[in-house]
Amino acid sequence: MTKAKFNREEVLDRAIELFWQHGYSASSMQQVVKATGLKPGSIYLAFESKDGLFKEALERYSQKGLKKLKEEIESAPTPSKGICRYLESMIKGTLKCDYTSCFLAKTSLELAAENNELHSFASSKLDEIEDLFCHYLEQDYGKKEIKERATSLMLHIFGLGLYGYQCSSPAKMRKGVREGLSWLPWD
Amino acid sequence: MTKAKFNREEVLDRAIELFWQHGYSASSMQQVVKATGLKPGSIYLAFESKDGLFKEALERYSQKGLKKLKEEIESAPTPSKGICRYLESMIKGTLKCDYTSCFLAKTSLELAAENNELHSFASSKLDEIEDLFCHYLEQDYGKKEIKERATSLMLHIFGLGLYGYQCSSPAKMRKGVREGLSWLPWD
DNA sequence: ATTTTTCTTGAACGGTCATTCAAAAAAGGT
DNA sequence: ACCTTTTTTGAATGACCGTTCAAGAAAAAT
Repeated sequence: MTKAKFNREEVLDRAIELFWQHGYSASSMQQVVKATGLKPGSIYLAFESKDGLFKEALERYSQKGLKKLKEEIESAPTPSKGICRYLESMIKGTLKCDYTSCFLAKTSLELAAENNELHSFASSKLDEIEDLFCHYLEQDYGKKEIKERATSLMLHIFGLGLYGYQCSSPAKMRKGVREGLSWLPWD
Repeated sequence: MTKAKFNREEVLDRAIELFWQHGYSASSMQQVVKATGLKPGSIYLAFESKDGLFKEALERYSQKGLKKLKEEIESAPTPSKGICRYLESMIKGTLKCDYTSCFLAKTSLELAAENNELHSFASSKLDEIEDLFCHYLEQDYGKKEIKERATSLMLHIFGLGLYGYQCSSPAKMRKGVREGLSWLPWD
């Protein structure tokens, strides 16, 4: 009674959840086995190693994340209003689960000293996000100011991820974010 | 030829370095043994457990950090100018070592899902820093605006810790920070 | 229907993890 | 000088780590 070939994306989503929550080092392959229902052999055949699985989880997370960001911005009246909405949903999101921050950012921080492929991969994906912000800001602001504003946006997003663990008051975070990003069209 | 009673503070400084660099999970007690030169038994007699050692390392780090912050601010012409200097030294510091961020912030993020004593300890110390900012800002700004500005400061400090791994250009970070904290008396 | 290939199984591998402990050495009290 | 307490030593503990693999089941090819 063997199971049919498993659903790769479902498995990756479980892995994302586990790795995001506990980080790379504190997540064991035995926890992966439990969380996915797969046996070790199957995992290793499909993903080669813990690093392989982790990298593919990062990949899927960043793809989904970038897609969501693009959709949110492009469905808004203007790019900058879309960014406001995106930030607002980040603030609201800190209440719901206990592993906010961005999976990419958390990984980048955890593995910074290791300086391996996983770290540089997470880093490069974060750079992509900043580039994307630059691209969208170009539509609403002058060319001279967008670079530092994109950097400022990234600082706030990183900060929010960390601060969200600290502070359980969305209202407080909202005020802090609007203080620093006062050039955005908040309503 | 046995060594005399070891220097507790020196040992803690080595532990801070190790834990800060690699995080809680990725630092093994065997690495602590190597880094400190002590034998397992001595460490366990003095600190009880890995958690005990980690907590005392956090404690020492936060004491030193708060002291440095206070000194920097109080030696400046005004508190807000002291904060500028502090931020500038953070920005410069990201170049020097590969484990910037704040040890407290990194720990808080890593152990957020565990929700144990170590996490809440790191969290409470971070809250202390925000309170300290409030206290100093009161001397330079109106009561109405200081709370969100202190929050904004924390967001930037957290953001800097993460962004420092990403970005190797202090000039870029400086611009981003000044964009978000434009109310500070930058020169 | 039979062979070949692909996937699943779960026990087992050597290594490293945090921690312990009896024995030896040093320090402190008298 | 002697005895008591404290500290150091380093090998050993069982548990868990990431990973492997021979055996068996399912799917695909013939």
